[in-house]
Amino acid sequence: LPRVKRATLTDVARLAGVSVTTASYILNGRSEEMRISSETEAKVRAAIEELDYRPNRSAQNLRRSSTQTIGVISDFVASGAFASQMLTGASAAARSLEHLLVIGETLGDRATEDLLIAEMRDRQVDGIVYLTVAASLVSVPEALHAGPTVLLNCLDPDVPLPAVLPDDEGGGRAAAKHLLAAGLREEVWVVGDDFALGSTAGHDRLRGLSLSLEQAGSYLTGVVPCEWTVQAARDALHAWLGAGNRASALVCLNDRVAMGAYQALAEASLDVPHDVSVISFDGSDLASWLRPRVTSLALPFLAMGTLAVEQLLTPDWASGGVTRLPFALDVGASVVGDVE
Amino acid sequence: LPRVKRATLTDVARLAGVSVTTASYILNGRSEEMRISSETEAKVRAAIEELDYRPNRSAQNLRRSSTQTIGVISDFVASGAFASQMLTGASAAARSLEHLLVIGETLGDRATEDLLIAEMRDRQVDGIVYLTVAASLVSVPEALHAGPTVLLNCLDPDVPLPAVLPDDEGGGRAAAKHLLAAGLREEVWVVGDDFALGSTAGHDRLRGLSLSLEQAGSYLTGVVPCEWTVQAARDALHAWLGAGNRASALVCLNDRVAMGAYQALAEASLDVPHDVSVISFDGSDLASWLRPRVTSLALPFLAMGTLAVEQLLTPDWASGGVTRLPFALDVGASVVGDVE
DNA sequence: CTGTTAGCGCCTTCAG
DNA sequence: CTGAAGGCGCTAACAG
Repeated sequence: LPRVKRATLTDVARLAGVSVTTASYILNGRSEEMRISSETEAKVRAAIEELDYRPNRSAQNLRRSSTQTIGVISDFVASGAFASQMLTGASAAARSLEHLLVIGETLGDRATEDLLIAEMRDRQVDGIVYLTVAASLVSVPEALHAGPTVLLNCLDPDVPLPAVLPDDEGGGRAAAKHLLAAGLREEVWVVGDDFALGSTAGHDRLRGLSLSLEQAGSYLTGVVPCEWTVQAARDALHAWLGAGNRASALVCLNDRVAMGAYQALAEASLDVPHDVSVISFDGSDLASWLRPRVTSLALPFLAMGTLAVEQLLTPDWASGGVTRLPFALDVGASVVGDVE
Repeated sequence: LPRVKRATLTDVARLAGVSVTTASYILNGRSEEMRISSETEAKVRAAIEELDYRPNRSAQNLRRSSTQTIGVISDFVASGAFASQMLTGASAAARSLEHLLVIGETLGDRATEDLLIAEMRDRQVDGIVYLTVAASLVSVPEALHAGPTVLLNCLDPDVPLPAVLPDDEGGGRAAAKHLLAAGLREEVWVVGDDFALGSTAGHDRLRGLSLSLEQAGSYLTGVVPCEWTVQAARDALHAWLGAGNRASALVCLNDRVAMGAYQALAEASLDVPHDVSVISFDGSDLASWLRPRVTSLALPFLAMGTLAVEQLLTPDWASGGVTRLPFALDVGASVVGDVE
């Protein structure tokens, strides 16, 4: 690689006519503490400017045995915008804390996971964010138990590491609140499975929803079970409607389910929101593309990514506990009374 | 950070009863060349195992002034699955070439861009992939002109850096071919703008399409111009249909446009593919969620990410030129005769 | 306030 | 085959 030879601290010191120590102190903002004359400092700064000097990070790393770098171990980033949003949040936080992000995608493979973690440790990353989109209940690799680690979008029941997650139960409550405010109290159905493999999101959302409904003297009428996909939701709801069932409101456990629901409702010539109100979870682009726009509880992925990194870089990172961030209500036009 | 003290090469040498030189040679696979006895080698390997030794990357970096790391500068990763797919491809390639990925998201901001590049250079990344989702025509930052750099999904008309892009024109030809094979020769319309700001994708797809049609003795009837969004496409097509226009096939410049088209067609009670065939570009999940599934030309993002990294890590990376990767035809059920 | 100096851990010539 | 030794660039005692 045609790497231009760069100036070294010694060069700077020589040009400024001072010792490396002095130059180093100034560079590290310790001139005050070391009571260095402002003229000396000016000379050094001029030399730095002149030589376009930048400290050699590899040397600093070796010396300090720490890089200004944090690692992100992620299972899947390609699929969906979820991981990407967390990455964006993490990236922004890292940058504002003067760190860079090293990423490793494991595709859910344990061996790859271990390999990447070792590789990152070798490079002396200052900490690792363990990020998951496929499952919220995980078993964190041994190698991560000790080091600074923050779990992102997942939880290990057996290891007390700090974790940042969405507040699914609160999201469920928020959905209930929005429906109740619209006067929807009867025939409220959920579409989607109670819980997916290794995930608690559905369960928690459902609980928040039904508890809130009950507190308001109402109740959840039932669940149309299906996988959280467009196709499955459409088929399930199609069959359900075909059996003569009707609802006043459908709570879809994610936006793809909502899309499937829209398809089934359209086939049955049921109008949203006139005949049926629909509310959903995710707040993805998809929700805004459907007609009418789906009212959806947006996952706080960006903020989660940010918080995870901030937590990780805190001196007492280990004491973080579990943080659940609130969903944001993204009002569309799919619930009776919604004003977009 | 509670970093466990790790064994050093000196420790290994001592435990094995050899010199560090010997140990180093063995570690770097030069035992053959240095004619080291297999017993010695075995002893050293045992010691490495025993101490769970791993070389200190920071020290190696300092010594070799190169890290096994490549940087990715990206404008937007959060929005859409596009950047993520390229990242996944890049990540896999990097890993198989024993490298790690450092990412920096610029949000399109020039200052951030320069900052991140400097930061990466300081860390002595072995090269940088400059990745864009917002525009395919860019002006690459000065700092990247020299170093090993590969452009991903973009092109700088003024700088002869290697670049990896989708073959939009070929995609257009492929779309034409699929339509012609289905017997669709008349009233073929494009939906979407000819070209978006700083992007050549639309233009190239359009050209490939119309050239291929003409070669087959047919022709492109017209274009319904609109932004590449669901809403804009729906509105534009709604108006167009309202004016009494009809098409036998609609070529949508991306999947969101196809979704908008579906909405407008449904409102006009036009059936896909019975009344109108639809073919589109992207091959995103969205295409598979629509009913009927949209036949779409899938962008080769994964392969692009992979190739970019491979190119970057080639000794003669600079001689790469412009590589355009082919779209893959993802057959749905939206063109007459499609068998899913 | 400033200079001297000793490493951080690894690689690699140069004599054995 | 092996040992001693220098140095990558930077930091932080430790003397002045």
